[in-house]
Amino acid sequence: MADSTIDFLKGTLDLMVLKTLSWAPAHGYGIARWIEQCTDDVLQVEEGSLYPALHKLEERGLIVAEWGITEHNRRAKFYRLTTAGKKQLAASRDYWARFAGAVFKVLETSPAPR
Amino acid sequence: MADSTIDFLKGTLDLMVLKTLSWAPAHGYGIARWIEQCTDDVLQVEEGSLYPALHKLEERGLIVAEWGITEHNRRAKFYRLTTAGKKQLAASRDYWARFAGAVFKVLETSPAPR
DNA sequence: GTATATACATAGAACTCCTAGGTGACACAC
DNA sequence: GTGTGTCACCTAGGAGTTCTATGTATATAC
Repeated sequence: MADSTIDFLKGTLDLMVLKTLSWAPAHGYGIARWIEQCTDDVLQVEEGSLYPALHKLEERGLIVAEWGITEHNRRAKFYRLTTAGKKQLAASRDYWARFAGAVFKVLETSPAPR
Repeated sequence: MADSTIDFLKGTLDLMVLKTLSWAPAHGYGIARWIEQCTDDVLQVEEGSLYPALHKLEERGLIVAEWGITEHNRRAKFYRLTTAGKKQLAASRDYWARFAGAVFKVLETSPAPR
C-alpha cells in the first residue's frame, strides 16, 4: 500500500501463533501482545487478522479452544496446541527456515560471472 | 493449500526481482530461471505471478522495459532498474532483514519466565 | 459514573499469487 | 518442410490472506 512499508506477513502469522502456543496455552489478545513485545513491535498483529487466523487453525485441528479466566479476571478463550499442531509447527518452521535462507541467498549473491 | 506446503512468498517476489535486476538488465523468463537456480529450486517463480509483478513494478516507475534480443536470438523485453528502483530495493532489503530477524526471534525465543 | 485497558468478533475491501489457458518464434532433428 | 522442444510473452479468473473499520462487553482505576 504505502511506498515505504511492505507486507511480508503472509503465511508467517500462523507459524508464529503456533510457536507462541508451543510454550503454553494462551488467549488471542495475549498472543498478539506477546509477539509484538518479543519483536520490539517490528511485527504488529492486528486483531482483524488474528482472530480469523485462530478460527482457521482451530478448524484445521491444529489448536483447540477452551474458555477460561485470565490473570486480569476476564473471560477469555485459551488456545492450546494439538498433536497435529505440534507436527505442523515443526514442518512450518523447517519450511520457513528454508524459505528465508533462499531469500537471503538471492539477496546476498554477487553478480553471476559472465 | 496443501497441508505440507505453506506460502510465504508475499511481498518477497518484488524484492527478489529488484535484486536480480540490480546486477544487470534481464528479461522475465531469465529472472525466473535465475531465482530458481540461485535457490536450488526452493523458490519457484510462476509466470502467472511474475509478469503481473513486472508490470506493476514498471507502473510504479521502479523498472523500465526495452525490447531486445536474447542470447538465444529471440525477441524479449529487458527490464532495467531505475534510480527509484534502486532506492526501493535498498529500503525493501532493510525491511526484509528486520522482518526476517523478528520472525526468527519469535521462533527461537524460549518460554517467557513467569 | 466515567475512562481506560482488556478481550472477543465479523464484514467488507484490497491485495497478492496461482491456475490455466493462450500466442508466437526459433532451433534442430528427421 | 515438418514436428518437437524450448524460449518468451501475456491475461482472466479464482482462491486465499490480511487489514480497516466497527461493534460488543467486562474489570479496574479514578
